[in-house]
Amino acid sequence: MPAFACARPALFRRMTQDLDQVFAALADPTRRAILAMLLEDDMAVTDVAEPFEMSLAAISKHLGVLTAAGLISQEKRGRVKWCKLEPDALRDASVWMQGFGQFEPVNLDAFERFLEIELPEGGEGEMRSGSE
Amino acid sequence: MPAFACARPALFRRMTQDLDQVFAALADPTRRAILAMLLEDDMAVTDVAEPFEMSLAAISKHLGVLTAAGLISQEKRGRVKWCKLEPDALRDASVWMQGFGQFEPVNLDAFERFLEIELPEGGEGEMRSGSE
DNA sequence: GGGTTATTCAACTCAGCGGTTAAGTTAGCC
DNA sequence: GGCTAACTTAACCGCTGAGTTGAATAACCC
Repeated sequence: MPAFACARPALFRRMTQDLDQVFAALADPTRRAILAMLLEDDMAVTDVAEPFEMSLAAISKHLGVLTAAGLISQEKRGRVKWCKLEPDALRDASVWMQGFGQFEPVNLDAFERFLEIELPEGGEGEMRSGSE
Repeated sequence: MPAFACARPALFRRMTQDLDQVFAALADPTRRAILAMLLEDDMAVTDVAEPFEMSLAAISKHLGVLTAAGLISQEKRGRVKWCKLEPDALRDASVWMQGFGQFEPVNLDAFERFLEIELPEGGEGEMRSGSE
């Protein structure tokens, strides 16, 4: 099976670059919150931006990063651009991580708790992405 | 179960900060390569640095980032500092990611192929961490 | 066409990261 | 004690990234 690896180094370079992008995208709490929001439903850019304290332009950039990483897709219908979660990109990263240990089967309770803090409406009032 | 979340916001803030650190640490290909090396065995700092093209000080910094993220631990014995993989930190991040989709069961073949490219000895000659 | 809504682009600031080299510290060895 | 080996720290540099504001584009509405 390593024949695949040896025969196509360019492909692997691309894959590691993809991992760079995916992990870098996930490293920002604002972007993780956006992903969590999109888990519930597709959203327009303005609606994504609404709960955050930062400018629309900033959110637009974040969405660009997420799109470049393949974590979401954006489709323009009329003047509204709809954002949609693309979990496939997470799969490669997940496979990479799973290789480091046989973690217990998906613990969705723990995930729910993450959403509790990272989803905008879960907090009190406005969303602040960074530390305080 | 959201009682846990509501009752202890500080804890959750800490958890999201941890996620920041873990994902940011994973976003660098040099650091991912180091983790892959440590998967095989514990190593001294100098030995970790050996296959890379960069200075020892740079590797030392990378190890600091990995330690801060909880992905490795470092124990000094004599004048040698041993680095050890700590897969626990990956678990939280993995749980978070798994929430976004029920990915197929751990595909270790795919992980092997990543190691094929990311492990230093897998390539030809010296290791280069960045893009070329 | 004119105004408004949705979104991006451009130019800028500021902080942090990844790398360097050089010097400092600590532990083993003769 | 003195040399060397194993790291870390400090000071610096260049780049990228997250945020801002203000202008530009594009589509809908009257």
